[in-house]
Amino acid sequence: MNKKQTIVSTAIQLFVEFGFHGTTTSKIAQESGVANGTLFNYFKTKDELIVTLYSSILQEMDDFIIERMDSNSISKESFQSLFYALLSWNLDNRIRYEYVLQFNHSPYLKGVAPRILNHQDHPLFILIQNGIDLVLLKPMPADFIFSLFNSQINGLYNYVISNDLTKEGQVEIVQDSFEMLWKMMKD
Amino acid sequence: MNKKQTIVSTAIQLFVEFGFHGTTTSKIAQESGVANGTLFNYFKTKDELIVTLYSSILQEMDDFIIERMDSNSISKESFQSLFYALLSWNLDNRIRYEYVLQFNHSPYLKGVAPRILNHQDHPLFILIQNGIDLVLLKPMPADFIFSLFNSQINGLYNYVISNDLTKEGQVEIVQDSFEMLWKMMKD
Amino acid sequence: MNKKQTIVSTAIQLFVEFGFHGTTTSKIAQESGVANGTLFNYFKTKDELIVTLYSSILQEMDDFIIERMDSNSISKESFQSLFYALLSWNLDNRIRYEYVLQFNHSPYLKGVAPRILNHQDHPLFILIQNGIDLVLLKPMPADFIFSLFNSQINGLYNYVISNDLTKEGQVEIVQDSFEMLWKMMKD
Amino acid sequence: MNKKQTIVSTAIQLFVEFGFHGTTTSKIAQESGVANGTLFNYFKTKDELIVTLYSSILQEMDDFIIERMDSNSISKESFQSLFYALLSWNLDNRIRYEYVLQFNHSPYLKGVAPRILNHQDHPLFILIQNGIDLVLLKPMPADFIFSLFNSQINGLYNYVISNDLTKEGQVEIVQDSFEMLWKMMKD
DNA sequence: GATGAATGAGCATTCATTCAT
DNA sequence: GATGAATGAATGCTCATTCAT
Repeated sequence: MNKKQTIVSTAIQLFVEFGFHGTTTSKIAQESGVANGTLFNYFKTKDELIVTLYSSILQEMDDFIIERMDSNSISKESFQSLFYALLSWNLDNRIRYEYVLQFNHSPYLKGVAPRILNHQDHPLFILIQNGIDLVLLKPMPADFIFSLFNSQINGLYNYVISNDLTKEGQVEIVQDSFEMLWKMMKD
Repeated sequence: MNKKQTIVSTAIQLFVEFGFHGTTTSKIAQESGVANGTLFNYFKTKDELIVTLYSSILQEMDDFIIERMDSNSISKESFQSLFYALLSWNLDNRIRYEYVLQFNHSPYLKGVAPRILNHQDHPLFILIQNGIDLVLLKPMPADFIFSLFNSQINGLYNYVISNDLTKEGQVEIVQDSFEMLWKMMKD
Repeated sequence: MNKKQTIVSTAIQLFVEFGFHGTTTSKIAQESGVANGTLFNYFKTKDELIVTLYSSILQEMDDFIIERMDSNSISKESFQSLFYALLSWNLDNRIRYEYVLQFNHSPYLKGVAPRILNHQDHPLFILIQNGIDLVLLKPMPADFIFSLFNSQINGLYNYVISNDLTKEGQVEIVQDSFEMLWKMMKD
Repeated sequence: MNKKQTIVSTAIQLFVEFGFHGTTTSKIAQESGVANGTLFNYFKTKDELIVTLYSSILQEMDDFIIERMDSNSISKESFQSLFYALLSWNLDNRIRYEYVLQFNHSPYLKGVAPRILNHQDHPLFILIQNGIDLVLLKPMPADFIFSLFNSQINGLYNYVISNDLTKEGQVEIVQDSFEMLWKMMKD
C-alpha cells in the first residue's frame, strides 16, 4: 500500500471514529506513518481530502452495484439482487458507509457538486423508473419509491448492526425485509 | 423571549446551517444580541450547549408524541396517528429535526448518556411491542419493526422536503405511505 | 463579623491557598457568602484588595511588635523578646505570614509605596542601630544585621513548620536559635 | 542560540519582571522573535514551561555546586567553599535565582514532584549531616542547620543586592558572614 | 516526492468590573 | 449598601498550512 492509499484509509477510519473536526491532519499523518506535510502533497487542503474521500466512496459503491446488476431483464429478482447488493456493501464496508452517512449530515455536503448527488442517474433509480413504466411497480413517483427503498435498507442496516444475529438469522431477516418491501412496492 | 431562549434558538439555527464546528460561540452570541460571555453564563461549554440542545429537542419530540397518543386502545389507527404525529413534528420543526439528524451522525452522540438514547421506553416502541403481543403485527422483533417504522418516516420526510408538493399531494403521499407501511407490518 | 471583615479574611485564605491569579473575585465573594458586586463596594479593584491586605497585615505585625517591646532599656533581653515576638506572630498567624511572603515575591510588590517597605523605621531596625551605636552589637552595617536577623527568623520558621515538634522541643530550638544568633551579632 | 533556548531565556526574564500571570505567552513569543505557536511546539502548556524552567534552574544550581565541591575531606573549608559557591551562583545568576524565589512562593510549587523538592539529597544537606556525625558541627538536627545555612545566604544575598558595595566591601562582608555563620554552627 | 519545524489566524473560555434594580 | 446578570477585552492554545532543506 503506497503512502496515498495509507493516508486515505487512515483518514476514513479516524474521521468516522472522531469526526471531521475531531481528527487533525497531524493525527492522520502520524497514524499513517508519514510526515505532516506529506498529506498536503496529495490533497491541497483538509476539506479537499474530506470531499475526495466522499466522492470516491460513492464511486466504489456505484461500481459495486453496477457490476452486480443483471441489465438484461427486469423483474422482482432484479430488485432483490440490487437490494442484497446494496445491503451487503454497507455491511461489508461499514466504516465507509458510516463515513458517507456522517458526510451526508454535515455541512460539507453543500460543498459537493450537485452532479455527484443527483440520483436520477443512479442504477437503482433507473431500475425503479423502468419498473413503474412497465407497471411492475406501483404508479407512484420514482423519487418516492427510491427514497423508501433506501430507507428500508438503512433501517435494516441499523437493525442488523445493533443486534447480534446468527448467520441464518441475518439471512432470514434480510429476505423477510425484502419481501415486505416488495409487497409494499409492487403494483 | 429571554436571553437564554434566544441563545438556544439562535444556536440551533446556526448549527444546522453551518455545522457544529462551523459555528463559533461568538457568532451565536452576536446573532443573539448578547455578549460573548453571556452564553457561558447559561452553558458551561460549547459542548454542553450542543448536548443540551439535543436532549431538549428529543424531550420536546417525545412530549409532542405522548400528548397525541390515544393510550386506551390499540389498533391500526393508533399506529396511523403516531405515524402522522411523528412526521408532522419533523416537517413542522424541520430545523430541530435536522439538528437531531446532524447530532446523531456526529461524534457528540458518544457523549450522551445511554439512557437518553435507549428506545425501549419510546412510546412507539412500546406500541409496537404491544401490537406484536396482541398479534396485530407480524411476529418479528420489535426492534426491527421499530427501525423500519422510523426509516419509513425518514424516507418520507426526505421525499416531501425535496419535492414541491401541493397540500393535497402531500396528504395523499403520507396516507399512501402509511398504508404501505401498514401492509408491511400487519400480521 | 461584618461583610468587609469576612471578605478580607476569606480573601487572605484563598490567596494563600490558590495564589493571586488562582483566586477569582467571584470565588472570594462566594466563599464569603456575599454577591459578586459587594466586594467592589469595599475595594475598587482586585489589585487594591491585594495591596490593602498586604499593608494591613504589615501594620498588624508592627503593632504587635511595638506592643511587646520594652522601650526603656536595651540589652540582650530586648533582642530576645523581639526575636520571640516576631517568631510567635509568624507561627500564630501562619496564613497571614505566608500571604506576606507570597506578596513579597510577587510583582505586586512594585506597586507598593516605598514608604511602606522602608525598614529604616522598623522597631527592630532602630533597636539594632542603637545596639551598634552602644557597642552592644558588632560594628557592622545595621542593614546587614537586620537582614541576618530576619533571615534567621525565617529559617527557623521554616524548620518549625516542617517538623512535628513537641511544645518543649519547639521552645528549646527557639532558645538555641536565639543564642546562636546572639553569639553571631554581639560584639 | 536556537529557538528553544531563546524562548527559555526570554521567558525567565519576563516572568521575573512581570510575574507568571503578568507575562502572556504571546509576549514571550514576540520578545523571542518567534510565532505564538512555536512556544507550544516546545512546551505543551504555559504551566509546563513554568515548571520546566524551575526544574532546570534547580538542576543548574546543583551541577554548579557539585562541581565546586571538594568531596575528599570535610572541614571548615568545605563549608566555606560551599557557602561561597551558593552565594556566587545566586549573585551571578540573579534573574534565575529570583525566578526560583518567585516560584517557591507561588502555587506552582504544589505542582512539582516532591522528589525535586526533597533536600535530603542536596550536597549541602549531606555535608551538614556528615559534619554533625563527625562532631564538627553542633549536635542539632541537620534540617535545622540546613535551614539556617540557607537563610544566612538568603539574608546576605538581600543585603548585597540592596547596597552598593565595592568589590572589597563585598568580599569582606561575605567573609565576615561566613565566619559568623561558622561560629554559630561549629561545635 | 518527503520532511517537520515554524507559522499565525482563529477559537473557546475566563473573569474583573459595571450597573440597573 | 447589596445584588448578580451582563459585559467584552484578554489569553492560552490549536491546527491547517507552508516551505526551506
